[in-house]
Amino acid sequence: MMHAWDLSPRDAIEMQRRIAKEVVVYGGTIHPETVAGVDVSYASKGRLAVCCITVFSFPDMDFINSVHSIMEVRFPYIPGLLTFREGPSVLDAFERLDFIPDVFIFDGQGIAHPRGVGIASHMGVYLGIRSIGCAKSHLFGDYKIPGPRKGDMSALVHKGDVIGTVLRTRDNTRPVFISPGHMIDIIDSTRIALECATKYRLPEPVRQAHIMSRKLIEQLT
DNA sequence: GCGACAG
DNA sequence: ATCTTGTCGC
Repeated sequence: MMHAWDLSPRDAIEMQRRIAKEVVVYGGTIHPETVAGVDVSYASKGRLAVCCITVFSFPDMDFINSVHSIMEVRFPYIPGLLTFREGPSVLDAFERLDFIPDVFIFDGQGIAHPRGVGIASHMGVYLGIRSIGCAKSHLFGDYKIPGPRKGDMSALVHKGDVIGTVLRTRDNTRPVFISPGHMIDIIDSTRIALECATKYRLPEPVRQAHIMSRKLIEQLT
């Protein structure tokens, strides 16, 4: 499901409507042996994008390896169109993996998006990989504040449909917004994200991807 | 028109 | 996201 990335915002939205039809949110318990975390950081006043993908064993959560890419940014940040800004760098890093992890956790939304295609869903379809969206803040959907303890959660809803969960991954810490990316359901997305959040707010693969991309930037000069 | 708005 | 020091709290 390859397509051009240098599109106008209008065409990008049109492309999302097309990708949305390919997203699969299916049931079935997933038992991954490897979980990847994807994150993109910026440098040079936002002109360079550094994407890092980390791979961990599951459920042990032992670090296996990581890959990264550094490239110029050529699309602005527009709420709802994040994929067109970060997608290219994610693809570049993805090509450097020596094996494909069983599931990828992205730093952003999955189907909890205005058109049902946040970066996790979009890249899931584009690359044909299983994915989960784990955003640090809200973008789309209604919800009630979940309890204060790790594991507490509430449904993310849109017009009567549950599109994800607002999950507390750590005691007394802001919750994260989980939604299926591709080829996974809400239950498994939530369970896996929670199991990956061993000690901190973010699932370890994503947390490490963020730390590593930031580290690459500072050592970039 | 007003408010919201992933990273 | 990024620009930035110290500081309150578990």
